[in-house]
Amino acid sequence: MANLTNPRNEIPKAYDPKGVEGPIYDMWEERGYFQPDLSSDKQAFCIMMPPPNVTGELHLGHALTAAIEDILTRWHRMQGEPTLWLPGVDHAGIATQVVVEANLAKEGLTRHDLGREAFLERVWEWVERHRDIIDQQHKRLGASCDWSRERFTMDEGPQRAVRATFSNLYHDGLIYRGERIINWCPRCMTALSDLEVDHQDVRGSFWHVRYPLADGDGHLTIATTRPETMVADVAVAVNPNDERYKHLIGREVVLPIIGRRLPVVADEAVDLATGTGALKITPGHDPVDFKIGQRHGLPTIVAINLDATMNAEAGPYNGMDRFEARKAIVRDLEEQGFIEKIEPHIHAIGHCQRCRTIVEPIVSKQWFVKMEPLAQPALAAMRDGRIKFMPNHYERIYEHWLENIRDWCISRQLWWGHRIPAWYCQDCGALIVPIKEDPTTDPERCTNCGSGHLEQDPDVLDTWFSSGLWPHSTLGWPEDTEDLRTFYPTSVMETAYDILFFWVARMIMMGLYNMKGEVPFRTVYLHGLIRDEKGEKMSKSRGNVVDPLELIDAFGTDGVRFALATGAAAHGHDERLARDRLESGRNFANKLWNAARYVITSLGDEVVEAPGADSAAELPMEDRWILSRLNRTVQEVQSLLSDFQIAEAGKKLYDFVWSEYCDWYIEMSKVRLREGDRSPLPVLAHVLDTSLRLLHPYMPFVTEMIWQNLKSRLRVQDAEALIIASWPSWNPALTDSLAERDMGVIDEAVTAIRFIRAEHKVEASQWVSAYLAPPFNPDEIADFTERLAGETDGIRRALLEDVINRPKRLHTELKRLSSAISTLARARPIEIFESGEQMPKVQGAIDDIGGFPIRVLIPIVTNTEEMKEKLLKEMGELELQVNRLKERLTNKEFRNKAPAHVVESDEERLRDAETRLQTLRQRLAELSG
RNA sequence: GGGCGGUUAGCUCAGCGGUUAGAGCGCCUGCUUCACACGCAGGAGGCCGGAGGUUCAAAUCCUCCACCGCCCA
Repeated sequence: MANLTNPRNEIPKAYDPKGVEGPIYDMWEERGYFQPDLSSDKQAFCIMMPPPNVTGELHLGHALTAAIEDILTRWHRMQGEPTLWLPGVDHAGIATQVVVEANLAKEGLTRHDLGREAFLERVWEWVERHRDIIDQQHKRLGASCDWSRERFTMDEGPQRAVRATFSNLYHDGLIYRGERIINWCPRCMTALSDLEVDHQDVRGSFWHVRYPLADGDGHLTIATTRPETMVADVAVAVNPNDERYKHLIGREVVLPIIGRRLPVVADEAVDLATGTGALKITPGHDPVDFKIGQRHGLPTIVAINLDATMNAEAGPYNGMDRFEARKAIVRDLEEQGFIEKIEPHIHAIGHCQRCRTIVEPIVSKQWFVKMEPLAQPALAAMRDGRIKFMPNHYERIYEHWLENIRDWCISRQLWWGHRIPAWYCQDCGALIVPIKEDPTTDPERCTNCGSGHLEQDPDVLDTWFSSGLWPHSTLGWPEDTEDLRTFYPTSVMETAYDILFFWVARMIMMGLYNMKGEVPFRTVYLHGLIRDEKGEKMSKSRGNVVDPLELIDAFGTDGVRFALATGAAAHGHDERLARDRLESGRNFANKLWNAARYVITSLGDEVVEAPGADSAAELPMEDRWILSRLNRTVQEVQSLLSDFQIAEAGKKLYDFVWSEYCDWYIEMSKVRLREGDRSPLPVLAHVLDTSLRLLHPYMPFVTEMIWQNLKSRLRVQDAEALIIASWPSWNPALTDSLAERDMGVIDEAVTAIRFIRAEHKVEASQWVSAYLAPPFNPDEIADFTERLAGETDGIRRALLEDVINRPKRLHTELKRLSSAISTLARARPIEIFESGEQMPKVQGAIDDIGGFPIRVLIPIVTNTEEMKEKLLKEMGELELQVNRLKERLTNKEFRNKAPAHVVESDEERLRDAETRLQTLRQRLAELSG
């Protein structure tokens, strides 16, 4: 650590993250801080990192994920909990295969040229390289995840989990193989699940086509957006309640060009208002038609090949591409007079999520998971609160999706992925899936006929099948491991909202199923998407992806993390990348650095001890003030983090450190230190120490770096590194409301003098003299006893404080702090009086603050008329306020119904406003006289 | 078609029942003040999308409307 500790006086003026972050990360990692301490008996905390795709490199969304998860992880680790953040990578079936195939294409090769085994070797090479890149990126981000437990979805453990899950689901009747209509990507040449299809509105047409009646005159006009599929029509359907077509039900029409006779069937699913209200039925190429076909026992014709060309069923169009065929069919229909009209029509068309190719619905034999039985427990887990969502409106979205869930097509015609653990007997045709008790052993003989001629299904499983097992497969399931017992159910699942269905819902279903009803995580925390500066979603195809490492180079990891963690995306909304916020994050790191520089330099070699609650009572008011504010900040941050309000907690810390500690406490401490008073040092050091702890989860590097410099000056050293130092706890005894209130007056007094200086354009170097006095009014004291008599205890206490105790106390404080005020406001000499009455009557610029008369005399001529005008304006505003308050306070309803503290504070405000109004009147009189 | 968000200062966004609505950046005025110009001090700038309603009290809750965005069919 020696190389990280700068000798005193050599602390650089500006924080430079380069050269600091790497060594600190290595130190943490080498010392094993990222690994959970299993000896603790506290409740374990665990987050599973959403495994990034091995396809590529991390983008800003991953950086946000890492920032939030690291914040939660570090926060829990500092609280002494056995904390595990488990990193990993996903094999990303289609995406990875597409990328590797694209690379092969550059060499003029296809995967078929290589063959399955050689191709997979190429994929593995690629994977190893990218895993490393992704890991290095996470390290740059400061991720304190346990690398010794890192998992890849294709590792042996997760492989076993996939095999076991498949066997269990299959033998429980929840996985089946069957001919269904699925989404087919003709470019990727694989089946897709419903979720992997993006629906996009496309400008198309409604072709109104006449289907002649078979038994006589006339025709039935149908409207279609896909005329090329009519060659596979098997019926025409109308709504049974449609008066226009009732008489046609049960009759037949003739399919133009092809000449096939089609029955007219009645089905409720047909919408009367869409098109002509008559629907051509093509079960082979449309999901709605497929269902209608099933209901009516209609045959299925598939007329489009897997490569999107037409087959023999298409008759004259055999061999054409589907869109060529569309043109040809429309032309022929027009020529033969079957087209009634063509309407422009905008409709949603499915596109392959990976390659944007238009997806072809097609009937095909695939593997499916039966979802309904899995969805019910997943719904129950959310409804009975075992799983909570943040923000909670996602609960309804989750619910809606699960209630309308459809079976999941899990087979993919790819080579890269988990091979489907099903074998077909080449002799008797039997299907063999390994038994539950021994799911990982490949079968050698047919369980039906004993043949040794078995062939494994060539397909692989949907990537999300293995991702769905992530929270338990990574911990060792199906083995009963210590990690599984310690960390499952995990604590938080934190990810972007756009994979709620793909991943989160499936993890819940699979987790509940495999883990005997135990949820995979207790809280789902969904963050928003980061868009580019123009508000567009970032994507490789748009070319607007921002590399987080570039930002880190420019702003430092801490700056980037702070900006991300306090941004809108951290609490669930989409966010535009804003460079000024990154700058602000960087500046904050620098501010912290410099505050520390001041504190450490001031300390020198002195070793100090944090003031305890009992000794704090003896400290000067500004010390009690900052300790009270710090304490309140600890409380607020703890409460906000517990509620996953990460952005808000970060902002609170920013405000505390910058606007209170730096702007006021440090500035005031300078005056005492310069006068040779060393007493602020323990407070300075303690507040810095605590702030570093609170900020560590957000800005791990700069805080650790500073802390390593600070810790030798702390008498109590609870840890060798900040990352494992204890999290601050809140102590109610340190809250000091009086100090907070009184400090507000000092703040206002200084601000008032500065304001007057600026307003009268006093040169910065010039000093002004100032008179100050607390709001002590002898007239009030006179009838004070009388006033107290009729009041309740609460009011009596408040009046006693306001009229007697506080002015006395403030008088003392003002005297004691006069040199601080003098320095902060550049006012010298300063004279303090017991009351405004006692101030000398001299000409000058005057201001009063909140019932606290402070007079500033400046050595220039003032414009009396201008000042009168300003006074009158302010008096007008005050009168309005007084009237408003009076009105409210005389309202019986308000006094009866509003909570006591609201009424009390309004009364106080009224008193303040009236006092000030009176002071202003007096001053106006002085000016006029 | 169903659902979910959003609309607050010039820009990006907080606040989501209780003072005179906040921050960052930008803007204006002044500062090489012995931690920090990645800074300091002071300031300007908002009928909180529109219309009703509930309440002692409404950016905040309810209803309707407008516009923007997303998800699902």
